[in-house]
Amino acid sequence: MPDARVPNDDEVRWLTERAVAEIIPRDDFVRALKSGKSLRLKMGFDPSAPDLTIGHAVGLRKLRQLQDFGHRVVIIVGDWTAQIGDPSGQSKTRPMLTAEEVKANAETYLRQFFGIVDREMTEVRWQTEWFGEFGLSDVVRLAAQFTVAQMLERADFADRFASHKPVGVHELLYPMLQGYDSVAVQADVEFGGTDQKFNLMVGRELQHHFGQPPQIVYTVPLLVGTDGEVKMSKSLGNYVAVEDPPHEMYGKIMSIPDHLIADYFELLTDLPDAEVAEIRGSVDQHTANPRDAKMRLAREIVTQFHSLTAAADAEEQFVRTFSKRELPEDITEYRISFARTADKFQRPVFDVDGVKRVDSMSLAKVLAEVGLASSVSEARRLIKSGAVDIDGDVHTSDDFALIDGLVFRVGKHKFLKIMNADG
RNA sequence: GGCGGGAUGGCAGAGCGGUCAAUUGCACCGGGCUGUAAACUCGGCGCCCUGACGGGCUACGCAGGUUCGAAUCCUGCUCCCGCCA
Repeated sequence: MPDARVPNDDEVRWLTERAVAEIIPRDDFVRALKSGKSLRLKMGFDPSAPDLTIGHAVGLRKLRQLQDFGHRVVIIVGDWTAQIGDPSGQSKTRPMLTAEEVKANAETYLRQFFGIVDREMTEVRWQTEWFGEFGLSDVVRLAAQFTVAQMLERADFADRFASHKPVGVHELLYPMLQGYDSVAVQADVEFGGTDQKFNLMVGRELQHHFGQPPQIVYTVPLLVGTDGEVKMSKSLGNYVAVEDPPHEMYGKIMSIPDHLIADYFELLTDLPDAEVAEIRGSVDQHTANPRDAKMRLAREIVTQFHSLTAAADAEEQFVRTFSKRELPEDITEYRISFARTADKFQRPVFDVDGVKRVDSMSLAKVLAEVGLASSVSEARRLIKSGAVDIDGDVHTSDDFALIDGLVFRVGKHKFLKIMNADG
């Protein structure tokens, strides 16, 4: 068993308090850190929703910090539990994934995962390794370790049960399977968000049953999404993906409500506790413009997931586009064949001083065509409400001329430069 | 196995024979004000045709039926929930 570096008191505090919700039992964890033994840090994921958000990053950053001390991460690909779907979400039935989809999803996940976690210090394991061998008797024996009452201790099950929403019997299996993973990989510590506490505790219980020392449960706070209301999640659309491009990441951070600023600093950056407290105070007491703290936060986060230059660039674009209301520097170009489009709408293409143009076009149809509106009806509404801007002028009629190099702006965020794809 | 209740737009939840593309709230989109914050305010929120007025199509679990006309009534089916066994 390789050794780990023993943290000093400050480091222990950092590892056990900053961005940590709960460590059960805490004393055991501190003792383990001080033992100098390299710990096996388990974390699992379902290969069903491959976009990692900065919400996931809270826990991953913790894993990374511990790796830097010489501890090893064991990441488990939940190819079996994915078939059940973690019941902690809504009771949506998940589509069964094919083996190929699972593999592709897992790869996508791991690529993002290793953007934060050190690959060299990580062991990747698939549930198939042990559940592939499982027979019905194994399942029965596993299930026999628990009672229905125990399972109903889980808040989610209890709530659904109480409010007469269906709870599938197979869903009760989810925590047990996840718990068994801990037995299979002999985990010393398991990581998860606070919503995982129940599942992680099940692992403890099972390990005990199988004669292993029970794992330490390490939970991190759930990051609230950009809406400031609920847990960040992809399905709710209130997320920032770790792979979001710099300017998008920057913009999304700028859109979070003020009361989240300090939390984000605390959970997603290494800014010292004292400074985080200072920011929290200044926001609460309105002693400084929260916008500035937020810009700093956005810069920090983009730097972390991209680079310092990307962050500076994103900030510049942000100020230009939103504070000054100018056009951003890099506008996505949309190449469209003028000849074909003109033909489709039965209009002639003119050539004025070498610039192609098609007159008397329906703006709504073109907006729908290039994807700036989801339908022609939607485009009509946008035009009528003054949301469409062409080359800097609000355009409220449907009639317009399609000209090579036009820049559309729809609402505040959507920009598109039209380029003629012919020739 | 028996009895009862229910399935409506992203969610919640009205509607119970025409005036329903469907009240309302939330969410969402756009305008204004801003710090792409909050609050506020105004407008929108199935698809298609139309400059507009207006028109057409598709929708209220699924399949049939009654009716001039159905989200609303009837029959069968599927699924969910509760109580009892």
